[in-house]
Amino acid sequence: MANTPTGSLTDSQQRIMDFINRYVSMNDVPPTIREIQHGAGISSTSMVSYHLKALERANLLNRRERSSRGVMVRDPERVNLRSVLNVPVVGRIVASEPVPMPDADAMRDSENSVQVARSLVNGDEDLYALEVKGNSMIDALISDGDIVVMKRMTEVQNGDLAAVFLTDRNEATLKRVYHEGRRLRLKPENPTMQPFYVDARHVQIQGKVVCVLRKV
Amino acid sequence: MANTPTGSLTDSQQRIMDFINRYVSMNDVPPTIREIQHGAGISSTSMVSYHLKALERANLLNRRERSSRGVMVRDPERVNLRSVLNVPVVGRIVASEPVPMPDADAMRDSENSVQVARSLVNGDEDLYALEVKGNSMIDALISDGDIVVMKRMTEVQNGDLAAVFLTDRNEATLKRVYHEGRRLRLKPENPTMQPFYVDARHVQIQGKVVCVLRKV
DNA sequence: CTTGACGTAGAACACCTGTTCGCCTAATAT
DNA sequence: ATATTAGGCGAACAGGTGTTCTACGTCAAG
Repeated sequence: MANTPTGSLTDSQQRIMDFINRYVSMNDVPPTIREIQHGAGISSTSMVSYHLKALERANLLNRRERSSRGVMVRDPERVNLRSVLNVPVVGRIVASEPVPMPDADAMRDSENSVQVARSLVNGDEDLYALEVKGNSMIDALISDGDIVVMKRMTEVQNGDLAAVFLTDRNEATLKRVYHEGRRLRLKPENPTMQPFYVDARHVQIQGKVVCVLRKV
Repeated sequence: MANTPTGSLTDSQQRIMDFINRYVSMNDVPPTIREIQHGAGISSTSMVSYHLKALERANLLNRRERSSRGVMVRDPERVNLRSVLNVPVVGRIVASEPVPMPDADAMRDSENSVQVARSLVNGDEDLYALEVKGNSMIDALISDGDIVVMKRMTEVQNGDLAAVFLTDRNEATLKRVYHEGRRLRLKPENPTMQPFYVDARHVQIQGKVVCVLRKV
């Protein structure tokens, strides 16, 4: 066998990884299959494809299928360095409807997204955004056109500002949530308004508000 | 002519640049010609090629000829830096005081600044930010702790949301401003509240609100 | 009007590119 | 000994991809 395992990588796989890293650092774009073939000294494109699949299984690479230059080294540090997050706007908040949740399609849609400075959303990753329509969120100090950046979660801690859907009223709102036994206290952001109480069974937590953006 | 020059870029060229930047920030690789075509709403690949040549001449792009995904924004570092603006937080809004204006010292101070995605503040450059203390801005739908990003200016257009200082009351607030003869109509952002009128001589416009950020 | 520079549009071309298929070799397991 | 698995190879295919060519339209200057 011609393999010299490094970790669990064969010799060819190691050469491919090295070449991709070298290529990316020189060219800022990933190489094509045939560039890998020649650069890493692989005999055929099918062999490159073969090794790439193995490296993908080993979680060392990400690939965009059927896309040129679709191989990317998995480099979480680099992603972390990125200063701007693209947050998909997956829908709208309307008081009489549940808050939309992100799905795969919406995530892929590059048209509707807001860019948020990473420093605004400390480390949170899986975010989505909602556009507020109308003035039904006025007691959350949120007006028509505002963008609410949310983190998907079904449970929140005391004092979190969350999107809650009140099943008995068929209404979604943004409130600060406090657990009080079997009830929840929902407190409007507007301090001039009074909190009210609901049975925990009639409430669905749909996400936590991470930040609010208002373009003027 | 369908062009609306922005700087020295035509409308199409601007859309292409925006799309490429968006695409790169989301996908880590540059788009193909046809992805640009559809993403930027260009009618044909030849048109994309045509515009790309122009953008290359304008030194905004680098291209690898005859190579897939061979278009790269010039000086990625700079573009990367520019995707986030550092806006200095120069002070606080307190209803009983004039809104602070940025000075050289404050601008140098890198400690107190917020990062704002450039796409949030379309092109504006000389911005400063204020932190809202207390709930005096409740009628502007702004609560304690919010960050208001401002653009310094002394005159605003009808409907702009501006920081105004009422000299006769010795009070600063954020209101939408409408010129009505010698008076100004000041309209709270909260639609449930009534506008009121002041003599233009008793008002100092201190800046225009560009966006509002609320970390939760 | 003519001309020339610019912008637009569609199609075609030639090459690039990821993928797959069939066949091979060698080592290991049954 | 046979089957199985992993690694390897070349060729071909289908669609992606950058490029170029032709034709058309607009507008301002000569």
